[in-house]
Amino acid sequence: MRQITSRELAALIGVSQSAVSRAFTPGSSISPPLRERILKAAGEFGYQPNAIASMLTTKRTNMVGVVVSDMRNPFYPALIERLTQGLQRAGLQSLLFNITPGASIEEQLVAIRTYNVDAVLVISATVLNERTLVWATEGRRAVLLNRLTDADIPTVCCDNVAGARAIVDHFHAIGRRRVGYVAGLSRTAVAQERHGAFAARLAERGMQLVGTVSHEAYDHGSGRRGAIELLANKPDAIFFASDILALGGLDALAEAGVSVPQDVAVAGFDDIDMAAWPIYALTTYRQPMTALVEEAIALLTPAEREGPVRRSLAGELVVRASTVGRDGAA
Amino acid sequence: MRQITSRELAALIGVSQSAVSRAFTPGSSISPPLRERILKAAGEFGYQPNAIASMLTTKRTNMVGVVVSDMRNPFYPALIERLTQGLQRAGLQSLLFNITPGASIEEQLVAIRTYNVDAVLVISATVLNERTLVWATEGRRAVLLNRLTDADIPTVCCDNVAGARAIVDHFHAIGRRRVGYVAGLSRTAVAQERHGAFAARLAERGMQLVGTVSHEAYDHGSGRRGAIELLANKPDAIFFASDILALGGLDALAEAGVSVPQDVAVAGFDDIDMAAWPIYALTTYRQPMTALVEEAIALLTPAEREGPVRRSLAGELVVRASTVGRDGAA
DNA sequence: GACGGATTTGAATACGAATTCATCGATGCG
DNA sequence: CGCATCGATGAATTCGTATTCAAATCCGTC
Repeated sequence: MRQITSRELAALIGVSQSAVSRAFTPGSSISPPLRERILKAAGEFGYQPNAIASMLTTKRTNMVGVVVSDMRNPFYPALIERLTQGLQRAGLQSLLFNITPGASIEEQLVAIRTYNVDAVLVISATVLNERTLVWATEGRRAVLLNRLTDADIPTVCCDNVAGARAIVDHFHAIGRRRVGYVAGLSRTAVAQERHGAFAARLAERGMQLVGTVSHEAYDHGSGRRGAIELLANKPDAIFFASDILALGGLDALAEAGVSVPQDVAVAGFDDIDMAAWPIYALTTYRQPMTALVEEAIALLTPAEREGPVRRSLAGELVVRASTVGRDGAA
Repeated sequence: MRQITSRELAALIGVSQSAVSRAFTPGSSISPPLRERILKAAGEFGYQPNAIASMLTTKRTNMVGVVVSDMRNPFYPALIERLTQGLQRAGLQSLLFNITPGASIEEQLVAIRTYNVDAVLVISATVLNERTLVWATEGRRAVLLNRLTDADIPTVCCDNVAGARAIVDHFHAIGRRRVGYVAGLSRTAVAQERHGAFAARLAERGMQLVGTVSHEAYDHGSGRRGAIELLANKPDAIFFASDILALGGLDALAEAGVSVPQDVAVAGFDDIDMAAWPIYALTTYRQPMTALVEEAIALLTPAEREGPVRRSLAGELVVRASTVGRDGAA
């Protein structure tokens, strides 16, 4: 059952095709009664404007390319969920690009260009290098979420510096002095920023960075192995670059018979759902996900871009039992 | 920098617009040398066919609507990841629809119709009732993944019956006789199938269903509360309708000082990443996610639909420490 | 060397809605 | 009451590519 076209509907009720089009175009020059009549007829005959045809003339697709790459880290689904819902609310569709490291990235992203998406939203922290990033976003509105860049693309990011500091200060407050760091992908800008701020703050506080390890991935296994390796350096606290790493770390420590937080305090970054589960009760720096997403969407829409935009949103330290035992003692 | 059009490219190298179009259309009538020349010129001048325009004439968008609703349950991201990657490999784009229970579902899905997606893939177990389902998929190819229906829409599903039975048989094998069940959303067909098969098999085996509880959600908290409530019935094994529930259950049991598996054996369904984490080591029925996705995509493409299609794929019991202690004892 | 068939190419048109431009009518003002 | 304006409407054109149809070219064969 083919959809009926604006011309057919027009013929059916004896008006011009232009009138039908105008009836569906807010702010167009059409009298209320006529619009009324057309909308009513549209309802009856099941007419709905064909978005494809309208894209061709207006050059607007109302589609946003959402570039993602690590859906196994629960942080991303949480972000993507808010994002697609926010876009939907703004009347935008999400064309999802899930980047696989294997194949040619550009090949996976051609559709961003051929489909003429209005804007591109890049969440993927990894995989995309600067060159690809510029190529993919070239000529269209783009925003990077939780990812930094040297290129002239607006970014929205949690305040990694504040986060790292908050963790250090918290460790300090509970009397820890020998701190280890477990990184994810060390080459991403976000990771470097987080790590840099962390190390700097430790120095300011006169605390010791007893070791840094990375298995170049944000996943449970990497956190696990990282924690085990760090144990050799006798830390009394470990900061994991992301919650998913920290969860792996907690598991490793439990297996190793190290008691948390008595022997080693543990903190993560993100505040994914699981961090709040009682068994983990992970102290972490909560990313303001809703705000991040709102900000990103806002940056997509109007484009009040005055020079390089970099929005850095503050998060919030969430203290749980992984640093402060349930009895309140450290 | 506007993209150049096929007509412009044609003019630049002195061929017809048709020729350019044919150069990019596999199997069209064009001589290899001419195609060669055009593709080369396209490379030089940066021409790429405008997918939107081509949609208008061919009536094919190469877009698949992916309807999702519960991204917080890690099972779905795992599925979605495979799905979008599989679609990409097939040259299809994923238009993501993330259904929020609050707002009007149809309003959230209009784009499925106006954007003329070639096909619809529904993963969302919840939210969509039969009527909406039919409305949304009407007139286009559709497949339900991990979701059943009365309507005439092909479905691909893990073999819930085999799964439930495998769990029961396993409980039986390790000597458990008093079994509890924690359901997620009890009104979904998948849940009912799983529960039904479970109860039936228990009866066959002469085991007792000591209790069934549900908090009408697939999440950690519901599993947690469910487990606690079930404890009153003194089960020696609990089957959770999904892994995420089981994880909550394990946490609850740990808190309650119940030892797993000695006092209570625990099994889930899905085999999400976290089930394999040592701290949980959850026995579960693994859904064949890759196969499910491949099958679903296969059903989208050719349409060899002979009557109602219902593909039920076998999974695999994965036995871990939540039912069989690390020492091998039950 | 001419002819038939197959292959290659170009011109013209279609796809469905948005928009420009012209027309028409009504309204306001002098 | 006439003219200028503005609002509402329709006809025609446009967007960029695929495709149909016809023209042109090529090939081998007799």
